[in-house]
Amino acid sequence: MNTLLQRKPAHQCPEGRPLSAEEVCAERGLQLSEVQRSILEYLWRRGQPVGAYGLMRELKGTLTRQLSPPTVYRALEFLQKEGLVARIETKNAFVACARPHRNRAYVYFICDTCGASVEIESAEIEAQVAHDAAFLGFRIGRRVIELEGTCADCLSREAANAGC
Amino acid sequence: MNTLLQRKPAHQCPEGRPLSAEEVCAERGLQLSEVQRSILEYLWRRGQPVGAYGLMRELKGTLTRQLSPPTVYRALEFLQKEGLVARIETKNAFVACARPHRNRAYVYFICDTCGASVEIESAEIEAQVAHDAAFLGFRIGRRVIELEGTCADCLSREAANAGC
DNA sequence: ATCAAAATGTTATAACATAACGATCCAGTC
DNA sequence: GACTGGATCGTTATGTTATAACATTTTGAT
Ligand SMILES: [Zn+2]
Ligand SMILES: [Zn+2]
Ligand SMILES: [Zn+2]
Ligand SMILES: [Zn+2]
Repeated sequence: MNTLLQRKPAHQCPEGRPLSAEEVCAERGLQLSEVQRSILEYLWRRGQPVGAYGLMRELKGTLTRQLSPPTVYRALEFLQKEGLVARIETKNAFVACARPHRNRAYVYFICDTCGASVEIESAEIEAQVAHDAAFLGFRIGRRVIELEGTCADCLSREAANAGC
Repeated sequence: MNTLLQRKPAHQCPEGRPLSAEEVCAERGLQLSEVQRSILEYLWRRGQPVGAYGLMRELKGTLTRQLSPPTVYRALEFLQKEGLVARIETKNAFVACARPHRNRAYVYFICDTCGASVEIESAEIEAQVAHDAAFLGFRIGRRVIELEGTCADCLSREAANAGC
């Protein structure tokens, strides 16, 4: 059996209850700005990768601020540093992390059909990557592991349609 | 011990001898155009990820053609389809594959310091990824596995400088 | 109140990528 | 040789993502 620490969509905590920004701040002695908080909460609600310009469009109305590109990227940079948001390289987009974390081998499964994204932490993959790196004498910094494909929901929907 | 099918920089074959475009074409019944061939050969010589606009700049002089962005991206698309070139998502760049291939779990180690890139094929990582995907009921399409860090050469250079 | 650090505003631009449509090249066939 | 279909390329324009540079405002501590 595998070490899947996170088996739910990335915007939910393990018990299935969405975290609030306030809870996270309390836990970590963190004070989010309005922009940072609204981006984080939007990504939690959304549950799938969203581009920086998509965030701008979505949040433009709901915010007193103007939300120019530099502002969005700065807030995202902060949230990434705190381990609250991850960048999905294959989509040039950003997703809320399943839980605050840092510098581990998180693996993202991203559905080509519905866009959903699931974050897992796989000790086995991490160990194997470390092993291969050691063989090469390579010191690993950031790990990007993204698997594109079709999620279970979309697969069963596919199967249902094919059966008709 | 690990299954590292490729232990040399990505622009060399395992025996350390760079392939020529002609050899690849002969092997695969493939006819490369001038643009396709010159891009592939440049990436072989270079041995590290290069962006599309970098390719344009580098090849502008050496070519009778104009080499506009669409032309470069079309050639890169072709080379990727043939498994001769891989896109490095973390760099928005392209690198010659260690060998022609398709749809396997290739892993890229990319040095933040010198930009060098090494492609390996790790059966263990592939198996583990497949295992985790099966657990989620996820059907995998493209796999993107990119590890950023410091290569062995740059590490020893670092150590040498620190020793002074 | 004063100050320093953090966050944001603003303008402009860099860097990456594709849409759309016409022209050309080239291998195989008549 | 002329024809033809498919691949490649030219060209123009535009879309998308990301950052540089510098001014200003907000925030929280002293
Ligand atoms: Zn298991
Ligand atoms: Zn799906
Ligand atoms: Zn070889
Ligand atoms: Zn290096």
